[in-house]
Amino acid sequence: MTTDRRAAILAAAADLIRERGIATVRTRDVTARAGVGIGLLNHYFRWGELRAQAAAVALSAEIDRVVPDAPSPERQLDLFLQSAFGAQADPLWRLWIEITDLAMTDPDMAQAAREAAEGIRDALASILADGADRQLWRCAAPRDAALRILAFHDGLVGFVLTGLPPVDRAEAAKHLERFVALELGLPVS
Amino acid sequence: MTTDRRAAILAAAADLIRERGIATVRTRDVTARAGVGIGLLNHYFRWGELRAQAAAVALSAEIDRVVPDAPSPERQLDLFLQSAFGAQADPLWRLWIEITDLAMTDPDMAQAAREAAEGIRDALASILADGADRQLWRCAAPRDAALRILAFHDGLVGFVLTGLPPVDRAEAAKHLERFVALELGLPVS
DNA sequence: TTCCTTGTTGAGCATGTGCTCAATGTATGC
DNA sequence: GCATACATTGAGCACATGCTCAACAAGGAA
Repeated sequence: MTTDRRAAILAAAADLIRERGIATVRTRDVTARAGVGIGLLNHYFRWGELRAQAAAVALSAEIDRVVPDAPSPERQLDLFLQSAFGAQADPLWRLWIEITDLAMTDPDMAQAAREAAEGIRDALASILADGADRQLWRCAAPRDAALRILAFHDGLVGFVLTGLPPVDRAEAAKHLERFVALELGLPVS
Repeated sequence: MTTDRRAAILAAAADLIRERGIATVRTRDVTARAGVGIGLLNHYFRWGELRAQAAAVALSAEIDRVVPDAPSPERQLDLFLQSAFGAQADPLWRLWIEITDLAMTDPDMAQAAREAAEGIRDALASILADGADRQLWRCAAPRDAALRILAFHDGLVGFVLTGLPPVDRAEAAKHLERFVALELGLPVS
């Protein structure tokens, strides 16, 4: 019983964050969703810690939803490029922007974000290394290349989501494809 | 007299935002700094509007401080690349991140940010076009190139400032230099 | 049954913050 | 000097929100 309600609170917080982002979710919203009293949330958590944990859960769920596993590195890279600027990926990147922003002042959030950031970078680096091994492309320093690709993507995604400056999704996708092609020594269209 | 106090309030808000960022500045902080009563701020402004205007003023001041004018496009590009990841530019980019983040939900901030974003892009595009005219480098589509360079820079700056993932400033600067060299058909070091 | 432990509740507290509005000050025209 | 209009003040309001704590419930041991 004891872990039931605790887990329910964490799950409710993660659900709400996926639906509405982090900023607008209150403790009362979470307890209402979880069907428990206000006091129980504060019995099991401090709000800052719960929020950070729930954001990590929500982010992980969004990543799973947007970037499903694929058999080959080629296919994985394709999936990444295709989903990079699709509207269905917006919640993921909005959440990521919110998390990194909060991480600048919130140590709990910073901790939760650090693992996710390393995970994403490692995942892409591993795809790049894998493809290089199989001679699908060239990539001497996969971790550096992954960092550059993610930086370029993050910058463009910020532009697309904020409209500062306004950038078309298709245009952004083409910029990224070209960037990746140059990184990997693939023919540029 | 009337515009004196109004301007003093706006200036005080901009100063505080430059010192402490947007999120922690309160109406009471601003009136205390400006040496006026709380009521006067609300007489002249709504807080949301004042905050957006003050953020725009602060951003403009930061840009002037970090990226001074230079005579030639070569020199201007050099200055941009040198200051791109220097610690002295941190307040500028922190402010920019905060502004774009708020712009996602705050229409006033979005308006203020739009002009700044266009201005920055135009400024860089103009440098790129200028240099291409003088045969210093090649750049067929200056506005597109400026967008890509700024996107890559924004992404890297986010990594450097948040540490998600952790990136060395010098490393980031090298990544950007190399990218710009590729964009402009300059020899890569 | 009685008692104790553990889980649970939610009214209320403490704090923070944008904004109001009646009161007061100050300048200007007559 | 007087009156009118405008500038200015700040105590206090209205609301939001994380968290406390006295009270209650439920299950098991004696």
